[in-house]
Amino acid sequence: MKLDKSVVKSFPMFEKMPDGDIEALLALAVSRRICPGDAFFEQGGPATHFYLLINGRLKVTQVTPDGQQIIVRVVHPGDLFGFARALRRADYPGTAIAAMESLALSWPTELWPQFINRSPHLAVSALNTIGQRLEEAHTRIREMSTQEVERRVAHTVIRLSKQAGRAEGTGIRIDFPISRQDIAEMTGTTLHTVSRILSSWEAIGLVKGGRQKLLLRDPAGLQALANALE
Amino acid sequence: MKLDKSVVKSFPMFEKMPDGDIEALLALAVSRRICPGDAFFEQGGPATHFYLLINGRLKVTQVTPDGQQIIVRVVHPGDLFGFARALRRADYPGTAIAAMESLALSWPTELWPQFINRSPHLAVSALNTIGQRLEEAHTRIREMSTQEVERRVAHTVIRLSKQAGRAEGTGIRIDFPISRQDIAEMTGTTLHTVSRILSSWEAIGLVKGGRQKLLLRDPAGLQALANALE
DNA sequence: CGCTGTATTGACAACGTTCAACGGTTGTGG
DNA sequence: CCACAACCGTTGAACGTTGTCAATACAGCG
Repeated sequence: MKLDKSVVKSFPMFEKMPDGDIEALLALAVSRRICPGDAFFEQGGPATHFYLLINGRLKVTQVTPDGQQIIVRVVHPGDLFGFARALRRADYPGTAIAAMESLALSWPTELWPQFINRSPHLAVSALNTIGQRLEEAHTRIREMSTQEVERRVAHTVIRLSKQAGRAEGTGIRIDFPISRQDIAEMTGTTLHTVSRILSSWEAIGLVKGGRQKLLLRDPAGLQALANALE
Repeated sequence: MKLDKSVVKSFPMFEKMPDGDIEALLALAVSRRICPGDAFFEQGGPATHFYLLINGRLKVTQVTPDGQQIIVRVVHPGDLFGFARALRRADYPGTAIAAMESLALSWPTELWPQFINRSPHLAVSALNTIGQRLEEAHTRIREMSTQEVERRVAHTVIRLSKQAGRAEGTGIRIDFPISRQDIAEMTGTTLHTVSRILSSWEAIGLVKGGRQKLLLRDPAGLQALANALE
């Protein structure tokens, strides 16, 4: 667990927490490692634990009654996940699937009150986190209501590059495996349309594609495309 | 203020609060009455106050940089509004416009901590409220991603009937003025399409329209339409 | 009584989905 | 090590839902 402590302390949410408190929290945590394609929890399952992602990358998905799937959000290292329901109901609203090998700490849901009482700052952080997610959801609703698919894809890709980008040459590499299908499920379209759009971007040098890979060669150009007012 | 006390106490969020605490809160509140079309606050304005709607009905809107508008949500009596940002930033994320004459209580943002400390139950309620909104937002994203316009409109209308419905004969009347444009902005489509859909529903006896009015003649039929699995 | 905002409706275009076929890559098991 | 299956991606063509453009009608209000 010693390794974890310094990692956890590097996350913004915990950086102002005294070492002693962090150790106390870690003492109660169970770490869990997951292979790509496996899930930390499944939609509709009992919400027994909440988690903190240490490393890796997760996709949180929901399926509709008729079997269609959407990606609700992507979880990055340092994010809490599976806790929205700690506040309300007994089951998970979505499924958390690992996009790559991932490691997370988990706590039983019953410890949530203790978790936020441990530090006022942490309580505020948790509130801010959920407020931020609400804002992100509204942004997505706004985009889906008003923008055509190509701009939505541009926004989504840029957002990913900011959250999970790694500099590579003059461009930015999306630093985890992501398929056209995934992007489609994030933007509310089909993998066919995404494929066509990325192909056309590649033709004019904006991006460089690949199997489950994406490199932004011209972030500024993409940004211009995303902001284009008509 | 005596009138307000019993009204406030009738809201679920306050029903378990001791009378003394409610009086203390009300003593700090300023009531504000607004005419249809006016706003309690505007998008981007400094978040100086948070509010509790006593009666009336509000539409919270956001406008995109290029001038398009969407309705983020509808505020009903008993709802807190304008407080999401009390937790995060200094400006309002949207504009709260009165759909009809409305009365709200307001408190300065600085009083928010005192407000939730007044009662643990209230703090939990506030958290649940914001969690619920996040869930609603995800529902909307899921619908916009996977469903065609007609089913989205059906879902939206049914939701409105549950939140703001009044029995009228065998049907349910939407109990505040709502235009086709409003419904369009809630579902991510155009008023033209909404008008066409409502006209076709009226032709088969599902609803009865009118200027800024809507009556559900056959809620069960609409529900069936909304649930239709292809 | 005219003005403004709301609603209806038709014609048309288009964006994006659906259907279909194919090519390439990865990983697995013989 | 190779063959094969499974998955991911690409592309073409046709269709359809829905947005856009446009004209008209109607209600409320000053």
